[in-house]
Amino acid sequence: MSGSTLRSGGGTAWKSRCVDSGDGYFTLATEDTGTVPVRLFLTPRLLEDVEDSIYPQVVTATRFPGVRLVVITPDVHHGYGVPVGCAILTDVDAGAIALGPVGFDIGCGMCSLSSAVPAGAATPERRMAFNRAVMRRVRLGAGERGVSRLARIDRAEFERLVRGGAEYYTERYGTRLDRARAERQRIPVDEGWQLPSGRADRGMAQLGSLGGGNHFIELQRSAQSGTLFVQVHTGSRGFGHGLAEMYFQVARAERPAEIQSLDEAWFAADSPRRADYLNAVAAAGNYAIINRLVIAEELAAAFREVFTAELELVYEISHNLVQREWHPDFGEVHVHRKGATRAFPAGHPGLDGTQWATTGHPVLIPGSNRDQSYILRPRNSAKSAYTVNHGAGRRMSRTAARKQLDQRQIDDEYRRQGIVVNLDGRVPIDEAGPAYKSSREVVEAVTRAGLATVEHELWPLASLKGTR
DNA sequence: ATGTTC
Repeated sequence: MSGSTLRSGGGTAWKSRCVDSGDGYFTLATEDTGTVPVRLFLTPRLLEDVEDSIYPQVVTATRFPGVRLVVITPDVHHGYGVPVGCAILTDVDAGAIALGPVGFDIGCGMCSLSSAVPAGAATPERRMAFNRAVMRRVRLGAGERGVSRLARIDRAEFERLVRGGAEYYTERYGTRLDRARAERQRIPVDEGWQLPSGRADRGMAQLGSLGGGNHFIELQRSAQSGTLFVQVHTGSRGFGHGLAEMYFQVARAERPAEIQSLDEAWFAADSPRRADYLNAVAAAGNYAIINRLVIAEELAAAFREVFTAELELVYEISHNLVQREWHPDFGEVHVHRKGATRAFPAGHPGLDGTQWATTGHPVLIPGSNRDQSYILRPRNSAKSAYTVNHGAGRRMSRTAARKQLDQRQIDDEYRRQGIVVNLDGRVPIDEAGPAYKSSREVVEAVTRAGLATVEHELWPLASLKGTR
């Protein structure tokens, strides 16, 4: 990794090296990427629009030891070390486990719920009432704590939760939700791995809280069924962040000359700490899944209060994890997904014994809070390493959005469209629609490549986001 | 993403 200089880095020259495969993606092979195949699932227009600064990040993605394939998703944008919107496959025996390609928010992901309520029931008054009912039950914003009973558990119970995952949570707390619709029932954590002391406290207090940034809750209308859906985007809060920080320090201590920041950090196959980090990812992944289920339960209660009807779980899935999977070209590999969603089609061994074995599992793709979100079904997704995008992707940095977008104009636009934002109608400006790419254009890149088909287009009716 | 620059 160290001393890796880019012989053709900088500028737009790299784009002319991208070769259309004719199968929905470009391949990129340069002196910098070496022998590692790189596939970019972009339309020509998305390729033209993408920031040049992702090129050195794609190169970084190819340079961890034992990388077999790098996949770039159509929502790609500049990230921490490697792009947000990529999958990196590494050899399970000889390959690295990298930290940047998982990110700080380990286990971050989506949960979608559906109802049989016709969307006409969501009058402007009820959209606001839904936001109010949710805000009594779920705290929004960085640093906020949970208000559900799960936020008042003791240390021993917290440890049982992060080891036992959705399975333990459901057995112990008896949620009405069908936990079989979570991507992972329990990500195994080795008995011998100790939960680092001092890393649990924040996580304990924050269970059931949403967080800030691009995390959100949304009431939606399905264009296909005409009924109301609710969607949540959240992760492992301070718990996963604390573990990511801690294991970055561990990785840096092993290779101080090479590793200065989390985006450069990785564990070699022979590092005794590689397994420790994988256990931390498992614990934070379990936490994030439980957090989404706890919030989903609160959303169902809020929905019941406002619409006197039930919400059912559609699916729950992460887009920031490293997991061991089977891939036809490589066998068993570690798949790092950073802002990228797993997409197993019918027949994948990872779905054996689940209700998705003959259909593939649903894939949850949020758009901005002005644009449609999607529920997709994986089809011919082996060529993208069973990976699709995780959202629309940013097209403006937060700083650029704050500088270029007019608060009043944005708020007026949402109001005209009937999208109720928080309680005051003030759209967090760096999260506003224009700061994101078109979700339709990004999803078209996925469907044209044959990776998945569209099952639901979900249009925002009410949006909740932390303001700090 | 984040006790939002330990």
